[in-house]
Amino acid sequence: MGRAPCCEKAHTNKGTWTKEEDQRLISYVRTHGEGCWRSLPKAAGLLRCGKSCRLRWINYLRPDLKRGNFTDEEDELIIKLHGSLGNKWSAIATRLPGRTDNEIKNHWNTNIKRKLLGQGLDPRTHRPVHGGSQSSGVSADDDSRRSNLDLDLTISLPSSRSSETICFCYHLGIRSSEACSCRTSSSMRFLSFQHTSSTSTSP
DNA sequence: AAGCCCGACAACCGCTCCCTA
DNA sequence: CTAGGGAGCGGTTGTCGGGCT
Repeated sequence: MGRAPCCEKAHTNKGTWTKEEDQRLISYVRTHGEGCWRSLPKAAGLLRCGKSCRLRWINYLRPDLKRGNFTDEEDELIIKLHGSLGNKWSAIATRLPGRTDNEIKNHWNTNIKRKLLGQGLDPRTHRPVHGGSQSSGVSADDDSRRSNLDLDLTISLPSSRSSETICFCYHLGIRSSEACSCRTSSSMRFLSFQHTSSTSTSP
């Protein structure tokens, strides 16, 4: 038993937005503000799904959007943020004013990924693609797991001051998440979170 | 000129999160 | 405490335009 669909698909348009639809959406949001996306299409006279309206507004129609190519500085920042946040596109987007998560995601998949691969770096782990495992005789699976472990170790606890802990969840902006075990923290649990976090991004 | 290929980007889909009753 | 629903997120697909053969 699934949940009810977000909109009545039989009576909604799909595909590329027309200028008229854009205008309707813009003028509605200008007068009523963002929010209540589910009821917006009907109120604005649009034959669109609420989710589609929200996406169109956020990714394309918002007045504060910065259109155009990404600068090298932005690329650098995205790579840096992706290194610490992973595929949290919305979190990355909050650090790049005028850019949307969708835009950044597309840019990552089409440009930056290739750029990193060209530099011999794994876009997922930001580590060299050939880590020298060929001669070790271990399986690719083992190597992949070990590479995740390596990644965890790079952000592990400070070696000193046993009673103090640095909460990465706080730094990553997910402190309220259940994944953050600081409330019950022992160092083992903390590390456990890091491990599952990194392995869950594996394909 | 026509057809094909590929990159870029817009949009959709399904899932999760989070708030509220 | 729990269930339901809206909003948000990330992965994936679709479409379009430009370059190449």
